[in-house]
Amino acid sequence: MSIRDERKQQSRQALLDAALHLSTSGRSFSSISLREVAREVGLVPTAFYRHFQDMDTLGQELVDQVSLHLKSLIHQLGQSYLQHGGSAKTRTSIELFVQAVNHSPQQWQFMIAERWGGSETVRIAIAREIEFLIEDLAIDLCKLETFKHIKESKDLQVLSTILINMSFTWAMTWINLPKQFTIDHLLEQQNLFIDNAATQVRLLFRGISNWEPQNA
Amino acid sequence: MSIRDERKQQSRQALLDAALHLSTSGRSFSSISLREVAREVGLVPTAFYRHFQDMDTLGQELVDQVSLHLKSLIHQLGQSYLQHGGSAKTRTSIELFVQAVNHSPQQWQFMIAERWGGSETVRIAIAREIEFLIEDLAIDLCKLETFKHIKESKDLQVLSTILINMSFTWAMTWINLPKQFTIDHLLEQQNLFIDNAATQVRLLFRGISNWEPQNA
DNA sequence: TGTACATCAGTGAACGCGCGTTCACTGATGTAC
DNA sequence: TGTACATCAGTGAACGCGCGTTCACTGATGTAC
Repeated sequence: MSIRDERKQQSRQALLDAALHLSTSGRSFSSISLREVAREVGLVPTAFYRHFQDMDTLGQELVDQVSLHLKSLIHQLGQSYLQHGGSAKTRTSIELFVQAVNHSPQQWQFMIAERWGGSETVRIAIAREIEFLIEDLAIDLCKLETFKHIKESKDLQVLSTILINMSFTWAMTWINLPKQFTIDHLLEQQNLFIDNAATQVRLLFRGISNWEPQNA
Repeated sequence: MSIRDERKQQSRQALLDAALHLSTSGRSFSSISLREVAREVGLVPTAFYRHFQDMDTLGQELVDQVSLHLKSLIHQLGQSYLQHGGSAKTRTSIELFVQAVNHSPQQWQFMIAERWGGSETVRIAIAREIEFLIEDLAIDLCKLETFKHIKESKDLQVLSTILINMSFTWAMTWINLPKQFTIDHLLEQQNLFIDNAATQVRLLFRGISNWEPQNA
């Protein structure tokens, strides 16, 4: 790649990063402006048009990047669970999960907040990517010993849907804890939350281990 | 109440209704303007200030009204489940739920979309109200025969949390179905969705019926 | 390698527009006598 | 009941501001010879 192309890519990525940063600092994607994004990067507003047609186009690209990131993160989580032979303690799994959220909070926040956010283009793109996330997770779940007795792939799909949706709620709740509690109570509340999420998972998995396909 | 007070209340409510309507027509609360809300009602922008200090203040009031509405709706759902002696088919319960969503889609949409939306004031108000919703549902669940064996009120709280969060995801998915599919496939997709949600509930309740408190 | 021209990321001035907010006002409704 | 004054929801002009978008430009980088 030529020097010019390289620099262009840098600017483009800087715009995407700035948009992600601005959309997750207490505001929403649909309420940040083209000029703000350009300003954050140190570019003149008109330079924005050298990279994206408008904010919606940038939004679509941002959804792609964030989805790719989360997909790999979720897959990693599944892999490390698999390495424990699927026998890892539930609490440990949740702890691994919140570590993953801590590692890239902006990506989780963007995906979840903009899922029902103010930009239709972004909403549609995210809906699509969540479908893929659910399918991917279902494939990973297939390999776990715990779910060997579930033959109906439809049931695995349902489980995957629950897990993705729950994990989104957990991620947002986790990210918001520091904003809700002072440092004195934060650690305590974080522990309470992890216990809570672990109970949710146990409840779910107890239902699975007693699952009979096609049962009403 | 005097004629003047009555008319003032009407205008005030009209502003709240207009804000709810505008925030759920493909945009978000944080991206609608004071002038738009006034215009929708047929008032001059400056008249807005006779009723609310700013859009954030209106937002807080809107959260209160919407929460009250949803609280009563959820309670009604619990009551009608109770009338069936807690033995109603899962599918029927889900059908009752989507009817409740159809009855006031804007309220569900506002609560769920703005939960992680662009206005901090609204987010905080909603977080508070969701806490209450969860507590109220936990109290209702207490009365159900199915959960008599759960003694730890903490476990009931966890179940209530799952149900509220899941119901939010269901509501939004349900509301978005007509936007995703043409009329030809809508009924089919709606049926598929209800089956899916029913499976989720069965999975969960199977976990509960096998629940042992304090178990890890 | 050196030169002459082409490309194109970023610039800066300018535009019309909708925004939130101020202010002095109007006229219907409320109140005191 | 009638009158004189007070209240106050809604009006309309005006403001400064940030927005998205246009346009002609500049000058570093790329390319052809």
